[in-house]
Amino acid sequence: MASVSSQQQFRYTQPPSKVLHLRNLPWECTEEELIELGKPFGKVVNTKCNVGSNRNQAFIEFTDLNQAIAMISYYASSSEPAQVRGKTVYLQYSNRQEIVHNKTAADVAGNVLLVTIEGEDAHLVSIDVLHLVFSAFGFVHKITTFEKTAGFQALIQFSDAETATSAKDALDGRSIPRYLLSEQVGPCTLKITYSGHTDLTVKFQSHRSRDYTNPYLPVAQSAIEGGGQVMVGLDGKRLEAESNVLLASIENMQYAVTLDVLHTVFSTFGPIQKIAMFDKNGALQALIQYPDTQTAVVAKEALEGHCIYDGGFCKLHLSYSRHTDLSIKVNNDRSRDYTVPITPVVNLQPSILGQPVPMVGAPAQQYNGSQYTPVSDPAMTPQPQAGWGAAPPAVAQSMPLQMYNNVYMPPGNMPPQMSPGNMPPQMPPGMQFPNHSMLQPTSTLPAYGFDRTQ
DNA sequence: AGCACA
Repeated sequence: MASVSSQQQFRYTQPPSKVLHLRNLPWECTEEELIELGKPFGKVVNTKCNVGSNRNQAFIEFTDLNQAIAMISYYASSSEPAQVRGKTVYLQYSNRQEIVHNKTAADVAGNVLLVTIEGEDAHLVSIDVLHLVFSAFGFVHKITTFEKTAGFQALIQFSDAETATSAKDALDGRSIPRYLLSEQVGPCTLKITYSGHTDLTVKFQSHRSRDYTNPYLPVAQSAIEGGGQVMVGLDGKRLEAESNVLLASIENMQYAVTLDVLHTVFSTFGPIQKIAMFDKNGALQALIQYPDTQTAVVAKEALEGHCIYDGGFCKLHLSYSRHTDLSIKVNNDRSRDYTVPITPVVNLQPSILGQPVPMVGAPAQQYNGSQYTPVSDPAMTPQPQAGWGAAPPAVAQSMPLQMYNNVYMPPGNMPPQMSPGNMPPQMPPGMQFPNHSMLQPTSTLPAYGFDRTQ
């Protein structure tokens, strides 16, 4: 009968062994703490910690049996129980005679983490939320997600094992902060081990996989329109599929919006690779291509709904384009490829346009974030409003990165309680952000607030 | 709080 063998297994006295089984240990008890505990009784030659589904069990092995017996008998009659970090630890002889280290992929530190998301609604955790959470520790190269018997899992690829380890140490066993999840999603706890993988294969940007190193990767249809999983943003609202290319439509266009004006405005957030302008239903639209999605995301969030000129003129509406790389056939006053160092400029006569054309043929490399290209003769064209027009400043120079840092990269080895000093992102002077801006939650965003369940 | 690849 099963009850007999379990009786056997759990009977109070195990046959002596130089290996002791410890349980009820505090979370992530270290090897050092186990050695300390055994020291008074003998030499601990081997340990194995974080054992069991709750990772709160361990084994210690003494050089010889007498030392193990000494420890067991001491605590059997002691009024003070064995303790680690003030927590009572229960000891007994192990049913094995030696510790065997079964080093699996999960134990050997690597740059890819296997993350199991536990909870009723684990599958509702979006890849974007995972990206945000793990980006706190360093650049996340790729993420793949999948459903296994273990539940909803993700593989998160970092540059190196050190970064992966810092993320694992900080997040393992913690829950995704409530404010990153939409209301109806229950608690989601992360259980993290190393994966044996070193480089994930991501064929498409989709709702289940992302490659953040390759903005040119095609976007799977599933990522754009309800591919089963709704992508949920920080505010719990639906997210569009992000892209490195923004589609801008310009409303109330009282003043001419030129290629250069757009270049100036959008350059604030990072180098621009290409711009293409065209008319759609009588309104002006433009596609603006950044080298990466992150920059486009920052630009979109910062500029959406804002006007290029004071007085509500030339209001920008931004969305993500399905394009990842624009094909610019010719450089003219409506389209330009800034990545090609020298290209003939067709149909573009500065005298005709009535303004200097400073960025013509300028290679993208010239962008350094501080170069501001003034827009022309104030008599002819109204100046873009203060926020964008006035020589942006050191603030703007570092802004895109700065903002990025604030959103995704809290200080390196973050302690759970984090530095309270994270400031909200700095904006160029004069710029006002609407309430719905995703940038706003930034100050409270980074990984503090993770709760340890149990 | 109960024995180590889930």
